[in-house]
Amino acid sequence: MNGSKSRDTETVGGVRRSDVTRNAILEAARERFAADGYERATIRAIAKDARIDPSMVMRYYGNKEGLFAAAVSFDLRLPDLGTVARADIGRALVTHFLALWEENEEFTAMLRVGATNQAGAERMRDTFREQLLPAARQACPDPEQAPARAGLAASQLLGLALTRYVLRLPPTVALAREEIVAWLGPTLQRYLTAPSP
Amino acid sequence: MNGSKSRDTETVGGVRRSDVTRNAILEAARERFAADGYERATIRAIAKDARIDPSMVMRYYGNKEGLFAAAVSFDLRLPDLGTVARADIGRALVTHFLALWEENEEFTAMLRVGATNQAGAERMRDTFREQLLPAARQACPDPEQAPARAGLAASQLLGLALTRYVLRLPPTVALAREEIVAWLGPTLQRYLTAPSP
DNA sequence: AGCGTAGGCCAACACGTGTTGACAGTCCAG
DNA sequence: CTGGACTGTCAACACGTGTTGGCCTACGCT
Repeated sequence: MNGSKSRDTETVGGVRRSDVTRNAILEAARERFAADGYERATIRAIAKDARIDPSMVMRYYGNKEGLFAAAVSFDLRLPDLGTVARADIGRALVTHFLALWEENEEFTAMLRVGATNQAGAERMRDTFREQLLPAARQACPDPEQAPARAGLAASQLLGLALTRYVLRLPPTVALAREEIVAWLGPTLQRYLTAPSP
Repeated sequence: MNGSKSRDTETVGGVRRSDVTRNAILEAARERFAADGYERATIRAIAKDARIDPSMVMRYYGNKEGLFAAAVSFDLRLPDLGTVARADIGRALVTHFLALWEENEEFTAMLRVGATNQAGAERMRDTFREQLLPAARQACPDPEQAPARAGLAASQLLGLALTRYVLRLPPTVALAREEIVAWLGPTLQRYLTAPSP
C-alpha cells in the first residue's frame, strides 16, 4: 500500500531523527518474537517495550508482517566451507550454529514462527535453500546428493535448537557447548561427507 | 468451576448419548491443533468442523486448555527396549517414531504447541522425562549418562519431525522412510550406546 | 521569525477471540 | 403420561487484537 521506501525523511547523511525509535522498535520486536512467537507477540507489547505508541510501529513498518520481516534477519553467516579442513566440517558447523543461537535470539524467533506461521515456514525453506544448501554442495562429494544431506544436517541442527532453546529439555540445556560439539560434530560430518549407507 | 467429573450423564453401561459429539469434537480438535498450533486453532473453527455449536466444546471440556489436554495424547507407546537387540536400538527408535508421526498428527500438534505455548513446552518436558528418559535408561550402559543421551536422541528425533512434518523442508520430505532409518539409525545408536567422545 | 513537515500520542474502529447464560427439543425413568 | 435430565442452539458479553486517522509538538530550514 505505501510504496515509499527510501528517500523519505532524511536530514543529513541519510540519518533520520527517528532512527533511535526505529531501532528501539526492532530490538523490542526481536525479543518479543523470540520469546513468544508470531501470534503471541503483540504490537502493543512491542510498542510498550520500546516505550512508544503502537501506531508508530504501523507508521514505520506498515503492518505486523512488515515488522517481522524487518526485525528478524535470516542471514546465517555461514563460513565458507571451502576453507575449512574437510574433516572438521561437522564440528565447525555445530560450533557456528551454537554461537549463532546464543549471541542473539533472532533465530529462536525464526523457529517459533516457522512452527506456527505459514509464511514463517516458507521463509525458513527459503533460508535453507539459499544458504544451507549451497554450503552443503561445497562439503559433500556428489552434488546430486547435496539436498538430502543438507536436509539431514538441518534436522539435527534445528532439532538441537528446538530442544535446547525452545522446549528447553533440561538435559539438553545442561550440556556444555564442547559436549554438544563432540557429540553432534561427527553426526553432521557423516551426514555431509560419509558415503551413503 | 464445574467440578462434576464422573457419574454425570450416563445411561447404560457408561455409554452416553453424546459420545458421538464428544468424539467429533476431539477429532476436529486434533486436526486443528496439528494444523494450526494452539493459538491459531480456534474453538469456533473446531466446532464448525465438528458441526456443532462452540458452546458445546465448553460444556464438555471446560475450556480451551481442557480441550487440548483431552484431545492430544502424549503416549509415545515406546517399545520395550529390553526386548530389542542391542545393536538395533537406533533403527528401531527411528522406525517407531516415523510410524508414530505418520499415522496421526497428534504429535505434530504437540510440536507446534510446544514451540509457542508455555504449557505445551512444559508438557513436552514431562513426556520426555516420563517416557523417553526411562527408555534411554534401559538402552545406555551408564545410567548416570542416560539423561544427556536421551536429550541428544530427542534433539535428532524432534529435529526430524520439525523439518519433515512442520517446516516441510523439501529434501527432508522427499526422503524415503528406509533412507531416514538408514541415516538416523546409526546416529541414535551412537547417542544411546556408544562410549562418550 | 515563520513555516512546513516529520515525530509522536490519543482515541477509536472493526473484528475475532474465549466464554457464558437463557432458551428449546429429546430422550428415558417413574 | 409426566417430570427431569441431557443434548443442543442462539445471542450476547467482555476483552484483546491489528489497524486507522486526527491532533499536537518541536525541530530545522529559509
